[in-house]
Amino acid sequence: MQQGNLDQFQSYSQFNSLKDFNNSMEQWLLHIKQEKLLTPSQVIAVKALSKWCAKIPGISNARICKIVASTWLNDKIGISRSTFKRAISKCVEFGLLEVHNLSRKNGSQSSNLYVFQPFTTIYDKTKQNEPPKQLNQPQYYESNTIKLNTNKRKNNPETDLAADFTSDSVPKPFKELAASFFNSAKRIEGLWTRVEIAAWKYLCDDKPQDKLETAIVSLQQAVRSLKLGKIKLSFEPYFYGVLECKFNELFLADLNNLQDE
DNA sequence: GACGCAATATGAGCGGGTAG
DNA sequence: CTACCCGCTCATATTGCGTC
Repeated sequence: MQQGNLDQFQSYSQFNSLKDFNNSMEQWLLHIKQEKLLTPSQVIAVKALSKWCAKIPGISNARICKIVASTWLNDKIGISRSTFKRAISKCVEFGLLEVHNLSRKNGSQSSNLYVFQPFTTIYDKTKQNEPPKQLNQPQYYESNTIKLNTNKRKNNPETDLAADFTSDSVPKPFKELAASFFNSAKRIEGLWTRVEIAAWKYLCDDKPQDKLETAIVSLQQAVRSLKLGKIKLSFEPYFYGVLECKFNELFLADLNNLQDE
């Protein structure tokens, strides 16, 4: 494949829109965090690369040095080229990315073309009947009927514990509130993981009290929307959207406070 | 808690190639 | 010649784990 204008790679995009791509990335990051697929530095690499995919969703042919340099400018936590390359290799292994080597007109190697894959692709490839964490698979709710306590895996109770068995890593106030709506330890832990990702994204990870309060308010708001029938697809992405909004407000407020000082 | 060891992650630097 | 791209290797730093 030859180097050229980015527009010529439009057909490689697996996403309909930037929003679609961003949603997929959130789910990939969640999956990566849960399965510990990448180190913190490697996550920075993936996030840095994803920022170079704005023109065509999920497609980037940015040069490695530019991407690496951006991690020092924007995130203040820079990574090296070697780390970036190792991160990309891992991502190719578990299916997040496809990499195509681009060549110049004379055949010599040029930069790479990075093609992000939708989150569900990995499960299609492994032909699993029931993916363990198919997060962006729409979970349709019957209109105005909240089936929050439905146990879909009655045949395997050992893998689907009740809310009482939620891990201690989930703060008690959040666990108790979530348990009144979701009788599933796995689901509550999944919700809290989303809180951690959103908090991390908006630099609120080191403020446990703010994180907890924001999580509780967001959960209340999302459940309210669910009961009012505003959520047509799945609850988790909606909850994450509320979290992002709340943490963003908090982040902007902190920013204003810093400017005032 | 302190220590030692092994595994893993990381960054720097090298060489091969082309463009200007 | 300089600047830039890539892949690759290797020394060092960090992390995890077992033992005392």
